Amino acid sequence: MPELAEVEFFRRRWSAGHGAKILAVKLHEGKKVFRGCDTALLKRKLTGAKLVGSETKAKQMLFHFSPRGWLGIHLGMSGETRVEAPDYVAAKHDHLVLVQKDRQLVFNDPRMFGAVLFDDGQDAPTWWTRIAPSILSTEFTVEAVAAFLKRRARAPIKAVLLMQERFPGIGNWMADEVLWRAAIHPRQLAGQLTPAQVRALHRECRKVCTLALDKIAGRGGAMPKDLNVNIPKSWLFWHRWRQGGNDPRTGTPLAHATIGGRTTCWSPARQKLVR
DNA sequence: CCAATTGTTATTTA
DNA sequence: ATAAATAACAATTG
Repeated sequence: MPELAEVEFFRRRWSAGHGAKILAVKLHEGKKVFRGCDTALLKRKLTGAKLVGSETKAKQMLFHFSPRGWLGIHLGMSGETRVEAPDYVAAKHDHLVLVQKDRQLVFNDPRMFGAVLFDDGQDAPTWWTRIAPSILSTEFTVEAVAAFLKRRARAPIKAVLLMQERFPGIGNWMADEVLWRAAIHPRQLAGQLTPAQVRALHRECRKVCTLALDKIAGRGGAMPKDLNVNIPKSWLFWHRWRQGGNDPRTGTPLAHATIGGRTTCWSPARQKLVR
């Protein structure tokens, strides 16, 4: 499920536990989500530590502990975080639980495409610092996008938008939302975009990220009750999932196909192949 | 039983 | 050798 703004939503859930000590750590040893993680070290260092802060980058979350400890969580396809009462009993797919006095912080992931990482160094670990700079940072320029599209010239633009090294945080539905807003056909080859299309793509990437963070994660305001309750009906988001949906702007039928290996939805009336 | 799933990575193909 | 396409991962739901 989780892309950029959803990841921020799930990070914010756990911020209920900021400033509180971890009394115990419960985890499902040997499960796939702990590949590449020293679970013994995680347990030893986090037990008795205090959760002091957290942040998100792309599709990843980082939780910082005092006196030491960096906990990284990637939600994969089906992961989520929850806050449960102190007497909650962990369920089947609750792979990591941080027990605090007044609550339990739960990481749940049925499909286990997600990942948990831990590092106890002084500085943030490289698996965190090497994540590409945000689409909303000053480093995400039209020139950088144009150069990247040139290097991926023979791939459909839909596939290119899913590449995290240049479009960190963009996932399947956000990619479709960006292309729909920019009026670009998902099958158009990256090297075939006109300069105007590249500018539109850059602009809509930033716009969709900004709007999604506001609507989904409630950035700068109150935390939404649920993930999608504030997403406007005018977005492609609400119309893309089922066959038979219509473009909310034109009322014309939407099309579906597998592009770049992923289910893709677009509006043929507005998104046409150029050249 | 069959097909689908908002992600990533290893492997295969071109 | 490089880049694009595909398979694989695991579990559940319709």
